[in-house]
Amino acid sequence: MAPPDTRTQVLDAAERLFAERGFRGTSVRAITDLAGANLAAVGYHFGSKAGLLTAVVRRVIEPINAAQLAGLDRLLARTPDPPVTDLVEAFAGPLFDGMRAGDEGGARTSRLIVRIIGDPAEEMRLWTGPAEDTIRDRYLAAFGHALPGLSPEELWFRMRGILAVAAVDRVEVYNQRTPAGPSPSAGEAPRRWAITFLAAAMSAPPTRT
Amino acid sequence: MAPPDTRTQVLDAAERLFAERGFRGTSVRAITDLAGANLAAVGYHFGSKAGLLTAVVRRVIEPINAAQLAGLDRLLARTPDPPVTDLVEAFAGPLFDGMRAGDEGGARTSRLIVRIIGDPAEEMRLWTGPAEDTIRDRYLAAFGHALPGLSPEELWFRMRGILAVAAVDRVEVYNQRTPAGPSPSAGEAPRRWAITFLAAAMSAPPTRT
DNA sequence: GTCTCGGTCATACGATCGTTTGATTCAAAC
DNA sequence: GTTTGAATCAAACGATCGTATGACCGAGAC
Repeated sequence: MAPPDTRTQVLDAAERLFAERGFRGTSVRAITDLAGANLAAVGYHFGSKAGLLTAVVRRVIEPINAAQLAGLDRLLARTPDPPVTDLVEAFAGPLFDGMRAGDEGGARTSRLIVRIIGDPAEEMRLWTGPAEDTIRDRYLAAFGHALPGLSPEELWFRMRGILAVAAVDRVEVYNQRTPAGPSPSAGEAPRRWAITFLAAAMSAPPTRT
Repeated sequence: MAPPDTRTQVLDAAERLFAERGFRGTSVRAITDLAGANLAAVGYHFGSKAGLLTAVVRRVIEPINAAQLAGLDRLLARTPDPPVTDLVEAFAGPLFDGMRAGDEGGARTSRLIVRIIGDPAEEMRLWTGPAEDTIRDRYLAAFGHALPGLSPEELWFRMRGILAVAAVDRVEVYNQRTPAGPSPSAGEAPRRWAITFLAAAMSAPPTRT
């Protein structure tokens, strides 16, 4: 196989540690130690610790973005008015698929996304760009067609609900495990549960005012 | 009015800053400066920075716990089998009510909860106790009665979905504002939208296996 | 008056942080 | 063989971190 590229190893280590300990909770030294690289490697390859963060985030986000766009294009090529369930699948599905690559059952990426979403710090917020805005607007329009009675505000609330459920999915909310089984059910199940859950939620009639 | 108690002011400042910058992103000096107190006040009143965190978390969590338990008791006093919508209201409602006290539209508390939920660090996890376990188990049982076809695993997934939606509610996921209005709709609306959203989601038929 | 003590104060300690620097390595270019 | 430049290295910089210390204050007890 290819020789272990230092830059990539630093990126991998940073992704893992940022997810586990957060941005400020992770020292550059911890990253380079885990990566087996020198302390100065971060400055050399990424400019700064913040530069490393955006590189990590972009590497996680971009495949998800691409899959969301491709899924919507595929639906719109078939019909100008895709049903809600299909839209939920196209939007939420990639959020789960993007989590299975590499880390332990997606928990790591899930945690990273929760941190990104919940952190108001400047460094954490500058990753959003025109790509994310485009995706958001296109899905808003599509959902708006499928749910004609819904006000834009409530629709936007619901789309953020999708993100919330997908993001928090794999993080353990309580210390103890799920009451029934030993592990919070890895594999395909959560993805399908989420589609069921979110499709029903999105299809709910508008809240009467 | 009562004289500004130092301990309370430190608690208030810490709650605000922990929510805005996270636990590790907030220095003890920043807290005491905002509180107008001396640096050593944290060590004196709370033992350590971690002790201050648990005090902050407990102050936020406990009223929510009490309201969730009281709501469930009230429902069970009326009928042994409360409908799903009522259970959702009793469980999720306090998560929203607990957010309106004091901070700007709940965004601050919402962020704090997201941080608590998403952080796997030891200091962040030791707040869960028997009270939280009891609440979880009692609601699981009640939802289990109301949704007889659902597997325990999928039911547990859905309950975590409630927490996810309530927690992420007020945090801005993208930089830009909601597409329609200037502000992400403050006041009572999000709470009612969430009940609609989550009641429909919880009532969805089991995912076919 | 003096003692007591919960509370607050300025100050300092050692550790760790992100970043920078200048030397060193090493394979490809000439 | 020499030069070049990307990459890595050990070492150090000043800043900031959490915590501990001992002096100080002031109101009530005696």
